[in-house]
Amino acid sequence: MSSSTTTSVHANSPESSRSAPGVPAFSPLYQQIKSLLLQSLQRSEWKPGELIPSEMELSSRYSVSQGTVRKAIDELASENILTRKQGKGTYVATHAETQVQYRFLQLVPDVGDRNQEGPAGRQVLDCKKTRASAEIAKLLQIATGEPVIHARRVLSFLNKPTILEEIWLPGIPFKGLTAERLSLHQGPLYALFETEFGVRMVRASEKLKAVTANESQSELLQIPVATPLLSVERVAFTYKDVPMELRRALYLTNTHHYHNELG
Amino acid sequence: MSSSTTTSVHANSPESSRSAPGVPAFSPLYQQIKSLLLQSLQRSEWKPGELIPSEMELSSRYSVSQGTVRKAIDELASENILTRKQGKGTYVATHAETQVQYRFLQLVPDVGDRNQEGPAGRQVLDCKKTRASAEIAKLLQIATGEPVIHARRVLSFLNKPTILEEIWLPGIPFKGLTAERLSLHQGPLYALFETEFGVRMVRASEKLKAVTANESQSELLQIPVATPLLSVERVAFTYKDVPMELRRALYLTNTHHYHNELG
DNA sequence: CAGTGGTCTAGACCACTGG
DNA sequence: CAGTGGTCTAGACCACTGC
Repeated sequence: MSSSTTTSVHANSPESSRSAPGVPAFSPLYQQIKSLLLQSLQRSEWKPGELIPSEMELSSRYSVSQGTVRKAIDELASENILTRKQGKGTYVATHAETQVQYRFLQLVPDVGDRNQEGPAGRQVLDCKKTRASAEIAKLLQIATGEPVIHARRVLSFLNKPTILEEIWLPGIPFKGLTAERLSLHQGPLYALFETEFGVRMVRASEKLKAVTANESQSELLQIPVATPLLSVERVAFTYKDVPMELRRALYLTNTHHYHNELG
Repeated sequence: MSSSTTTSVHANSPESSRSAPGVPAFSPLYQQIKSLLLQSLQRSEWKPGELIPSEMELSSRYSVSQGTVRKAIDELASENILTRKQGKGTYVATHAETQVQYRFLQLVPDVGDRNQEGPAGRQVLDCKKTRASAEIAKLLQIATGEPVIHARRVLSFLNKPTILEEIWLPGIPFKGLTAERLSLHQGPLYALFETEFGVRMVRASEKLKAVTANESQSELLQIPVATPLLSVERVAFTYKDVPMELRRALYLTNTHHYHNELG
């Protein structure tokens, strides 16, 4: 439409009513823009914590009005994928700088102000390269037998072991992750994933059950056998709903609880 | 500003920079409109399931542009307080008609398609008028000793007792709720609350822990003593964050799990 | 001061609903 | 067909940031 070097959008205009019935028809402009922005994020054109181009620049780049870009960014901001700062610009959201540690950890102390009890103590039990079982592969949407990294940790609050967790990561994007790097790292794992591997987790899906501790679990958490524990299976996703992590954790809930807000 | 009978808005214009520091300053127009809409909902001017006035009518009623009304409604729709239907209008959201039964119940079967196993079996154990203990009163934000209604139920899926729950409701808004009405009612309790008492729950806050069944609990759920159970304490709120219900439930999670999506 | 996002307006056209 | 919400535009002004 213009002489710019820009990807053309606007593929929607005439004879719109002849798409197959049941097909989502064509999406509104702002959805196409949103999709383009997600593509740029996916290919790390703008990295977590960085400033993306201004609304004006994007609107001219895509040859749409500022309002249309705005609506696309609005949605991404409401999904915590971008964050806007008046007077400065729009940033790619990040786990690294956020004061709210533990974006996905819903475990909070029964009493006491926040989830501030000093950063949790971490103890890495092991971290090995292995191959995905059928079950793990299905959850990570990879092929059975593909390389995966498997780690186990204990997290403590106030020096009390509270969380026992296993983590599975696809081997390719996380190549080079070792037990030492896990142990040396301070702060949320998701920050490490961003800075070291360029993988940003955007959302997660969890399944919770109540279970009781077996012998090895009770030893690691220093509790009696048969203590009730909250079992949490979490799959975390990057952009475009690509699964990138599986966690299976056991939470000790005698001094903490899992908090959830239902909208 | 005009000769209309409308509540005046627009109280923001001049000398805006002399509010006390820390005070939220004055809110944008669309927030004021949103607040006015919430007031109308709160005083049941439009009831659950009903159509609210069109955007054009609201914009002339409040003497703002359609776009401003639109932004206010957008937010209410994203909070599941209103639902828009193209070509028809904007409705007050309701638990009664929604095909998604159990707005706040996150318990789903481990296998099987949906939460469709026929509507759950309900058995009301008791339902009594009593007075709020200090603990209950605090959670419902009423005074200790105020009248409350206390009920206990068992819910079954596929004829298996699965949920044992206690419910506390403030006595005033729910005056007249009896065990019979509870027993006779089909479908989600929240639908009954809307149709019979004009109380619509908008959001809820939950605390989860893992526990084990004691003797009376194991009898009611027909399970062995010390079976692990998911303990869920839920406070549900109407418009404007007024708490209207407290539930304490025990979920049997051997064939079901608690599902949660983290944004 | 210029540049950013944030709000508000006015008007155009589209897509869907129902009579 | 008229009425509704859904999209898109263009332009104005405000509030905040940093130089």
